[in-house]
Amino acid sequence: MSFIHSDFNSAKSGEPEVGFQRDFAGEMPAVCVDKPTPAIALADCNNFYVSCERVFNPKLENRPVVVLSNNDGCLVARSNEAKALGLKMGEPFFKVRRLIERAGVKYYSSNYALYADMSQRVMSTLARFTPSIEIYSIDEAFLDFSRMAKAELGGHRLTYSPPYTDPAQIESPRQSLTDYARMVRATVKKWTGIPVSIGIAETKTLAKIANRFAKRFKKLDGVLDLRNMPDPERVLSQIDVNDVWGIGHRYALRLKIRGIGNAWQLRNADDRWIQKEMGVVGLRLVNELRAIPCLPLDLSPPRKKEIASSRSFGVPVESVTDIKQAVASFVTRAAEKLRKQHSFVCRLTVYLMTNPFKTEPQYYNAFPVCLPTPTASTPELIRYALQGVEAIFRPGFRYKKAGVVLSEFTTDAVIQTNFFDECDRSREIRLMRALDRINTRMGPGTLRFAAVGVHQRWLMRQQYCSPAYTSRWEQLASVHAK
DNA sequence: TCTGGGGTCCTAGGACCC
DNA sequence: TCTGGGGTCCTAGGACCC
Repeated sequence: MSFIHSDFNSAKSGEPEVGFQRDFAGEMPAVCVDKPTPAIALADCNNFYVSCERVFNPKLENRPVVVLSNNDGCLVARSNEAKALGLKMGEPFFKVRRLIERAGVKYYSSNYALYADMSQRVMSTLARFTPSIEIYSIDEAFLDFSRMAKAELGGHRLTYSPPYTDPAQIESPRQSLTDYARMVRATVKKWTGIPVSIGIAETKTLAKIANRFAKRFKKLDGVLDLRNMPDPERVLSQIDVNDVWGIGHRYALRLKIRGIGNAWQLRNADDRWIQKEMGVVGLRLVNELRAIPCLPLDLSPPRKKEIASSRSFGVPVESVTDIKQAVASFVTRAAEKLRKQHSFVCRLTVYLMTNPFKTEPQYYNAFPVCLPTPTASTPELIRYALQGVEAIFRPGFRYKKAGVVLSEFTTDAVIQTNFFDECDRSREIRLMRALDRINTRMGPGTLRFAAVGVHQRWLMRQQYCSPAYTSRWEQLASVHAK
């Protein structure tokens, strides 16, 4: 009967399941009547990038640490100690550098190879605890615990026999779900070294809020099930409307002007006004606050519809040669991602821009190219991208950033060939496959195209990077006996 | 001197068609 | 004087996320 079970649960909430009930009424198992109460958990790694650095450098424990964005530009992760010093998310590094050095804050460039690998470890650990998981970002995942309230939960309780709560004290299934989440949390910490917090509620949006509380209040031990809270008003009115998932600074401003300052007031807002000001997205969000699920879990990540690659330059760039090299290397990276998801691209856009923070003359331009035949070939894409650069480059400006965006994809199976196409497509595909294999095995950039240049004066700064402890042989952590 | 990068979804408005 | 209405497709831009 398992297929019935899953069919039942995949029906969109609120939709009547009339057809289903008619067709199967005769053999309807009890499980269909007993529709589970939704229990969505959000597992979120605490200060993820900082935590990754700490796993391999325990001296960073209990001291202020920050991680910088690409180009060592802004603060993108802060330890709790760094937050306590008043360091803000997204703050430009150069503005707070003196404060950081005076206070003895340790700072690191983004070590993306390390974070991606650690993320994968965390996610595969989480996936052991539920069949329904949506990996939402590098450091967050939604877990559906709805159907686990009784049977599976009990099973796990026996298997793991957690030391956190005496099983005799577990009164309700909800209490045991909190307990289960504590066990998930402890396992992730033990297996990966990364601390996570878990918020549970009926909807994703409320789970986000639960997670905030789980992080904020130490005595919750990293887990909060919002469904156990008797007074939702007391909880939601503590959340600034700014901090509601889906409310950015623009909407927050408009809402506050209307006297809507916290999540409880937003929950009670007038539907028509919300629809008018924030569209259907806003309406969904408000319903989620009312514990009506509107955002289902995405269990299998869909292929990307757009792939972008761009970088700010380490120094201002004025020559078209340098721009071309940079763009060629962005195309290389984007094409690799494209092939990884087995897509072919029909449209490529290249853009360049000056530094908007400067008062000097500004220039921005983008050049879209519609490709005659869908392709995933790096040299072909480089050729089109460089034509684009020729078309929009203007001498006399100090360029700060360039990038390429690939969009409009098709899959391997359906390639529309062009009558005038002279390229040997299948040979090209084999060549790219060989190239990817070599670069996967020997390290990125082992084989590259001459168009990306040799000196690469435009390269971004990354002065304070920790080693790729988990993904490069020569940089593995080592233990020295004394 | 020094201010990240990579995504998604929705909507409004224009072009075009019948 | 009086100048339709509705549908589709496309794109740019706005808003948001981490």
